[in-house]
Amino acid sequence: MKVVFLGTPDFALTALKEIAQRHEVVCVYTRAPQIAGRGNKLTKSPVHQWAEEQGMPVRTPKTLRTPEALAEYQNLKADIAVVAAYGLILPQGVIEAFPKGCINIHGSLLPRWRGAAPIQRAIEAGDKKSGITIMNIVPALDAGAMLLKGEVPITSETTGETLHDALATLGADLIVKALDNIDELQKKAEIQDENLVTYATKLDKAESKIDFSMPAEVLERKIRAFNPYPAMFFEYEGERIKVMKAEVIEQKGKAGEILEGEKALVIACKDKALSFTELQRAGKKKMSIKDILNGFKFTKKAVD
RNA sequence: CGCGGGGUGGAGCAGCCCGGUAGCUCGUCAGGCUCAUAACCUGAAGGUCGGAGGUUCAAAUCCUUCCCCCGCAA
Repeated sequence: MKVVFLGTPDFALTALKEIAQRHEVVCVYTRAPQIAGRGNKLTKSPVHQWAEEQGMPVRTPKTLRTPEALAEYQNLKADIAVVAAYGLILPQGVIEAFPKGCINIHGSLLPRWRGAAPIQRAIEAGDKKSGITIMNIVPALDAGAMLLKGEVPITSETTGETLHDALATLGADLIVKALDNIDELQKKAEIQDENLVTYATKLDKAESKIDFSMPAEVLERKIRAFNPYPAMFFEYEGERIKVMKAEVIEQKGKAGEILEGEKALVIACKDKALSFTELQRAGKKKMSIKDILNGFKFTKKAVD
């Protein structure tokens, strides 16, 4: 089939690579290069970079709402469009441009977790499973009929990173299956049950500062969910320390109090306490608590 | 030229401002002790101090330049 692919980050790239092996990708749409990173350099998206290396045509319109952009799009004469974390709202004209429609790879088991950060929110909420839903794009946010689903378990070891990677792989797998059986799947597309809808609001930096007055279990889930990005952190002596991994332990103290800072790092939360096992100090790499404590002790009584 | 931290035996750090025979915590190896421990004792191996120039009697330490890693902001 002739496929138009619209996507931006690594999550989308994993799918694009798989699709490109079996179908003709006639054009790739991705977010325009952004000023990003240290040095504020203009940076192309992962999808952009790879597609260009493969010699695929790449387009980076700032919007698809202009008549010119829309016309260019519709002139592609593809069979179907695949969207994966593209980052732009698609107008009706784009959704309906091709005969076999416009389908999306979403990182949750819809209708649970519609929205921007389904992967992290599922872990944060303590869900026991997550997954991928392949669905039709409709104007309303992630509300289209569902074509295909796949599940991935969430364990006590699952982090934002591991789940992201697992879902990216599963998404690539399912989108290929969906393309293979698109006509059949469309016939039995399943409408989402509006009663079960939840929304995964986008990640906000403000929520990544650890509030030790919250229960330890909640914080532990947030830490896993936000690892590696945006990463939960606390401040010690004015220094920002990211927390990549922690364990809940049965110790009590005043919220934010450092119960142990030399042989381990244990900080009291609302009820129990967190024992931190992997941290990243500002300017340093991620390190196990053991490595950090070899050259640095937490001698203060509390975090800032 | 967005702001900033850092590259020192296998790991994490100190030393650098005020040049002068490389230190701490841990790991490793050998031996000892113990019912046992994130335990202890004894000994050992292991470093061109990121690279290249320069200043100096002497550079991890001062100067120039290059490479690499990371935090913030976007």
